Amino acid sequence: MPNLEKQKNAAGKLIEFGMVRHTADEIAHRNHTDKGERPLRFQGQGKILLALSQDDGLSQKELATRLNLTVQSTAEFVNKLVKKDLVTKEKSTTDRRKTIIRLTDLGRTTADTETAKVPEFLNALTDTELDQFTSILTKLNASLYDEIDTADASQSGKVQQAVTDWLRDWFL
Amino acid sequence: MPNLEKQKNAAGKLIEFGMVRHTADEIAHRNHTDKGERPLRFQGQGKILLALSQDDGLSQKELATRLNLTVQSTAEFVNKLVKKDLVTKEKSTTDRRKTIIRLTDLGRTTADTETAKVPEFLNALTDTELDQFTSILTKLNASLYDEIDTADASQSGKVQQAVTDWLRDWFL
DNA sequence: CTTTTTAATCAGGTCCCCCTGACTAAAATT
DNA sequence: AATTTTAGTCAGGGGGACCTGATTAAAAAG
Repeated sequence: MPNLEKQKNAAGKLIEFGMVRHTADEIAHRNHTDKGERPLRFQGQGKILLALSQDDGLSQKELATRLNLTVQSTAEFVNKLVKKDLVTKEKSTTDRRKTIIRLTDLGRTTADTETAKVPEFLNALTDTELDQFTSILTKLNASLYDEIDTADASQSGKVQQAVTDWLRDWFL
Repeated sequence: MPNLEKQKNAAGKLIEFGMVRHTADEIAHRNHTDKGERPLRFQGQGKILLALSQDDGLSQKELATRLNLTVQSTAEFVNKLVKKDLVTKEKSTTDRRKTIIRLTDLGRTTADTETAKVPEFLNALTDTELDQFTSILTKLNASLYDEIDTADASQSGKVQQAVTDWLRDWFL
């Protein structure tokens, strides 16, 4: 049975980390007011970008299924991304009902820099701490995957598979 | 100079942590479909709640200034919170232009449980790991505070003060 | 060669975050 | 007393994440 006090401390720091990181992001975005430069996280348009950068050239339907979205929502997000020149739409030649979505160069770059960037604050850690941090996060992630599978056994492992796939490139 | 490989590993795990945590939250919310039960993070209405739980009885103007919002946005969020019975509005007796915003009991509870809950996934860590995690996060937070102060020297230390104040209760 | 299924689209809606502009009521100044 | 500043309000708008319902075009099946 882990020490409750220690858990509480860690939890507090984690919350703090979330808050401070959020405000840091906010300030960073306030400064270089690059017009369209938005966060794009793991929702909506961002989700689509992520999925494509892991598996380009999907149809809208496939995207929708994979991301647990309705086709209409998917269409909306895709259209918004097209307007921003991050993806392209083209009719499939083999099945002309389908619309194939592909990342543009800009889209790929965006998706990559969105995630595949070592945050500066990691410079504050020594090698030993980095190792500790990595191993701790590995444990936490495993625990979360468990939680997800327990809550939604229907697609057990699917989430983990998706995330792992997506992260694979990034580690090479 | 820290090992780049190790940094990259840690960064990857951190990103993964973010993603998995997000989907875990999503699923958790999907399950108990308690109607009004929304996330309420560090934006909009959530921000207001946080600010109040740290310093109750502020005027709308003070809230707006403190949170870097326009008074109109602030009014909007406050009104929404009033509808949810999380805060109350009352005219100040000393200056009848001012509207004082106060947390209701429900509001305080909500603000607290919003943050002050030890996430289950921390159970996956041993005492030693918890200590390591805490000390690493402390370092990361410090680094982020630095980043914020550098980028926005105007209000140097203000963010940290606010966050620290807010977290104080939670640690006792 | 008709049904039926499938991939998309349009229309319209809900709720969230956040802003500008115009206007009122109450203090503070002059 | 007249003016200006201050705290709020209303109206309206832009974007974002999602959804349901109705309809069309193309492929698959009967």
